[in-house]
Amino acid sequence: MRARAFMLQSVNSSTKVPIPTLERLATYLRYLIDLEHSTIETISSTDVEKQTGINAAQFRKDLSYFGEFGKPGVGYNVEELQKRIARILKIDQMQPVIVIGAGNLGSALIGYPGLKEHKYDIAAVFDQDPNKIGQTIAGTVVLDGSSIRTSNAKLRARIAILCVPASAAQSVAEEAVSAGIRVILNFAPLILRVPERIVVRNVSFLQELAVLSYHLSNESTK
Amino acid sequence: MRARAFMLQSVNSSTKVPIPTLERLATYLRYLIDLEHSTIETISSTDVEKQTGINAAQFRKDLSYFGEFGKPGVGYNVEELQKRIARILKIDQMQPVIVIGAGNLGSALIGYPGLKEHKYDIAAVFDQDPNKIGQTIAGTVVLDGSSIRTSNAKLRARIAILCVPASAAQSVAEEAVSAGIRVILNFAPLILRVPERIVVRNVSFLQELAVLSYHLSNESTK
DNA sequence: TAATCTCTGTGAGATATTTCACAATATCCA
DNA sequence: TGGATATTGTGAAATATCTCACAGAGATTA
Repeated sequence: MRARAFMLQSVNSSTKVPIPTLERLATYLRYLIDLEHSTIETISSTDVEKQTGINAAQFRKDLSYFGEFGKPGVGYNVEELQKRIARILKIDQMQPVIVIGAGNLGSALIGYPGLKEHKYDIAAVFDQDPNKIGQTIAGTVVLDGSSIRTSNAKLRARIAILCVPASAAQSVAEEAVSAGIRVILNFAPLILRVPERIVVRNVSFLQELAVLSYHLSNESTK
Repeated sequence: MRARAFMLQSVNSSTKVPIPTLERLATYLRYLIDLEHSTIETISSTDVEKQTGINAAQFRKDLSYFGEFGKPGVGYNVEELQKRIARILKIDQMQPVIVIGAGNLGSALIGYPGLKEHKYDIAAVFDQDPNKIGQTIAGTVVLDGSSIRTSNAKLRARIAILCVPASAAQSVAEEAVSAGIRVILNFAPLILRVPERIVVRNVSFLQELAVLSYHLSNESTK
């Protein structure tokens, strides 16, 4: 083990971090946030495994992409670990996020308390529907969808959550990009065409259901 | 290429199908369903790549786990391919699904039209809240959460979508399992402890946001 | 101090997944 | 018919990810 050295937050970017590692980082963070309400100050990688189901070696390996976090023979300090993971994920301070589309899904997301716990701040919600504009959803006023650019000039959000129908998604995404959005969480079931520098992640319940549904087939003749 | 042989729907289960393959199957299926509204009868793996962003060889390999689907030099028949993928995913006929938790998220899912298009039928919605029980959400009446077992004796759903808060999720999951549920789509941010035969998939927006948020960090000092 | 125990960080090996590249098959057209 | 073109299905190579297993660091006890 290398001697603890003065180390910058993010490791040299030549070491590529696997996406699954980033996903698990969010899981660890959530676990650590839940732990804040307890008196536990130190945890081991085995504790993490017990609570999250993620292999202890995997946990240690995941952290190793970003430096050294624990003390051999002791474990990890809950508070420090939480802070450092939050910093890696850029959510050590409130991060503004805009939600586009105030339908069922958009509204559900806005009301999800986990977002605030993970320091994502719903800075604005946009919709085209004149009936929705001006209404308040979970404490956030719905703004005119055509004002994304002007609104975000002030808000400076770099993350957008796209909850519009597939038919509208592409043009809305372009609008968002021109408004300074850098990364998009897309719930619409289509591939967004965006400039290369923009990062998109797609969420699809249907994919998840398909995997489950497939597993049923193996036992359906029981 | 092997001679086209008489082949059963599902390949010998010793050949393990990768999870990512199953996820992509859902993507292909959605694309094919969208294509139904067009006059296109035949597609090639390159067409699929253009529309879904998934590598053509990947598409062919994915299908190869389940037999042979196309004609060399020609491509794939849209209708046939759609039917066969649907059969693989066990959604060639309406599949009953129960939703547990009629909060924002549960309601949003119930109203999502993609579910019906993929032949998932919301057979029932359950909630504990007396104010919600008896109400109708997107055409489905909310039933008493304590009646899952008796209700599902008739409905015979094997898929459950869990949209309850983390604190309630474990006990609700157990109830669902005892009601005959075999696979669970879990939106609560915790690891469900269920019998080994039960398949669970977790959906986490926070994980997705974390990945995006991380990518921001690399350009934040711009 | 020394022996024992716990637990980290990580190289190396094991698995899993993706991509390549090409033989084989089908169609078209001269 | 035969040559040109399109496109599949799939071993094999290339990547990516996960897990093992162990040296070494820190704590504890005598």
